Amino acid sequence: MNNKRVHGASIGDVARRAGVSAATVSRVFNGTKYVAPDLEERVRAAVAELDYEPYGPARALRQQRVRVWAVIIADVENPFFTSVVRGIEDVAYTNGYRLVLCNSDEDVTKETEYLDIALRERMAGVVIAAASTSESKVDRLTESGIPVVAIDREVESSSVNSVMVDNRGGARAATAHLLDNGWERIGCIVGPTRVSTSNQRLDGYRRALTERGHSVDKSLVRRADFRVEGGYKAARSLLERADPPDALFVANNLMTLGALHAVEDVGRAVPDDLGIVGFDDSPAADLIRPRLTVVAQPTYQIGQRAGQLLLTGADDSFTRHEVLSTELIVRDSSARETSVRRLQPERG
Amino acid sequence: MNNKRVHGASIGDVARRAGVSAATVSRVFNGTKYVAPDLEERVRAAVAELDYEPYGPARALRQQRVRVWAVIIADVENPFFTSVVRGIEDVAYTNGYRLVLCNSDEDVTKETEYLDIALRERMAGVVIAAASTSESKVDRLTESGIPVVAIDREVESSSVNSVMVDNRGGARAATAHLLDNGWERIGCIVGPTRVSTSNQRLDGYRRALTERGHSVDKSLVRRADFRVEGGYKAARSLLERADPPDALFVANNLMTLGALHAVEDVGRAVPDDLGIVGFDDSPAADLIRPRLTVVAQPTYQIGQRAGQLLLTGADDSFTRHEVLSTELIVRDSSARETSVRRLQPERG
DNA sequence: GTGAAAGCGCTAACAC
DNA sequence: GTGTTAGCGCTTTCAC
Repeated sequence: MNNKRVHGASIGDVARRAGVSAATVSRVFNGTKYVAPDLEERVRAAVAELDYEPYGPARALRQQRVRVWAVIIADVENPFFTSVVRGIEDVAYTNGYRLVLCNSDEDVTKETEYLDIALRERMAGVVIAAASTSESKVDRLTESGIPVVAIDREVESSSVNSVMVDNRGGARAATAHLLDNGWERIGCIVGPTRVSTSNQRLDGYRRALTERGHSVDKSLVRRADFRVEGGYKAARSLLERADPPDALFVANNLMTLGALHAVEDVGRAVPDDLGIVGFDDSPAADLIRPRLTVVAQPTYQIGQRAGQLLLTGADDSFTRHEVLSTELIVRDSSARETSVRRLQPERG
Repeated sequence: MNNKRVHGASIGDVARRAGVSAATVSRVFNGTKYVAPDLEERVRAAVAELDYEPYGPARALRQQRVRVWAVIIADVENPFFTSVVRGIEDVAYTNGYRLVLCNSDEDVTKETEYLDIALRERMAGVVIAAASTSESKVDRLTESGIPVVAIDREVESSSVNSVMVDNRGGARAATAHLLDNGWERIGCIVGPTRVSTSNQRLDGYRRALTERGHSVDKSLVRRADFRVEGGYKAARSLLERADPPDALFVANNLMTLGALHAVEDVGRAVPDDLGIVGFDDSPAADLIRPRLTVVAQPTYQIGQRAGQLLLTGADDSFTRHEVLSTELIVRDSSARETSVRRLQPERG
């Protein structure tokens, strides 16, 4: 029954069939040395007949290199990360690298496994959005000569390049914007302590408050998990207080969706009696009603710069840290005194 | 300046340091045979000191197998696919396989490259959401003994297992639902012909119309590209007709977002004078106003079943095709005569 | 210009 | 129980 070949033909099979040596087949494949046209022709024919495909591991073993980058992200289901991946991918692709995408699922253990794999396979480079600033162990990679670029989230390591955004500034602008619009008790939902973006965004929120003479009420801050469900619970717990906030700054896209669900379930109306600003834009942000005011990040460029740093970082001895800026996109969810808008279509 | 090791220690280095043979080190690592406790201890110590990590390609070459599955999807930025990936991932992970995720970007050439890589690396299995029914070449893999599971989109091959959903039925239900709600001229936006889901969903749409005695007006059907921008353009071109449709069935999530933008730009109001049903649910679907009526797919289960088929498919000689059912989730975007609802919150 | 041979790092078969 | 040896499939000297 089982008459399938378990493996394809080897270079030896091709050589035999073409009546040449394995070395010649190799040279034809890699274009590494001149091969007489007639031999080349015979080799190509044999390759076609046998449906030969060079065996990756054997090549890698011999050449001690593999043109693959690992991209380890904290959540494949978060469009922010997948959009960043597109940026990396384009750089990789045009430079002859292939990408493997690994999902750590915000889990340091899983992340460590993927880092180990990158090490075992001696991959050409790693881009990581770390699950934890202090626990993500990337030094083993850089010590083995594998360049690493951290994106979005910082890691404690002196040897990795990084591409971050100005989280503090973005959060500060978001919060200041809410204050400017007349909101006064602003709640804040951020991510876990172990991730740098959480702390920086929280810091930006605090800064905006103190800069404008507001005190920071710790009880208005919630730590969640950067996921929809976490945002929902955190928002509910804030809004069900006896003394709930009148606005929310939510520090990532998925939690913002959760928070909006909570707002609805709790019976508050945005922005009539609750202002909201989120972090990260999304294609749905201006389809949601009211349209979401957000701090947008240059996702594609983050990925692109990361890819470029991986390319140059390999032969560059000092580390680079890039910080891209964010942009506050003001839509409707943060506007005070706005009631039912656009009952009448504005254009046609 | 360059005092980094380029590569880590080899098994020989560890053996030497521990005063044992390479075979013993290998046995300690793989738990394949009993090793005396004192030797094992020395080996572990040496491994720790040298920070040894076994070299993947060498292992793979020797063992002729790699515990990695490739997942090739058409669009990493589409939450439908990433959600499916989570399902695959969980099965893979609990069975000791690792996943590499490849983005074909709806491009057959790119997809072929990834298929070639899977073949070259002799990966343990491949899950593919194919960029094209007829052009996606998966037979080379199955002929080499690599099990392949097609998800979401069919491929022309007798040797691959598959997990699909009932696209025809879902589209039919969606369209019938619009008709039942009193909409009469229903436009349809589907994907490219080369993808099976496009054609099946279009077919379901047609069936619902003819079943209820409506004729199928070809000019109300648009082919787009399964992306936001494509949905936008297609919807605009439909809505800007002299004789525009009064409802839309949009055959995927991203195109639905685009269509909603178009509806807005064109000045139509949903559902007051336009009904919409989309395909694929999303966390934002009931935050969008009006809430989106959608045909939901069991994304996680699609992935899970695909993973399971990959596990069993390896030693199973006949092919299986599974079809999971969809569910019409009726929200507000399809309801006729519904005007501004829930001005008053329903719960508190 | 081409072939023969060595060897990348690992594991499995075989000795002892 | 442990070491020695061979060899996975490929590329790259080194001869000729």
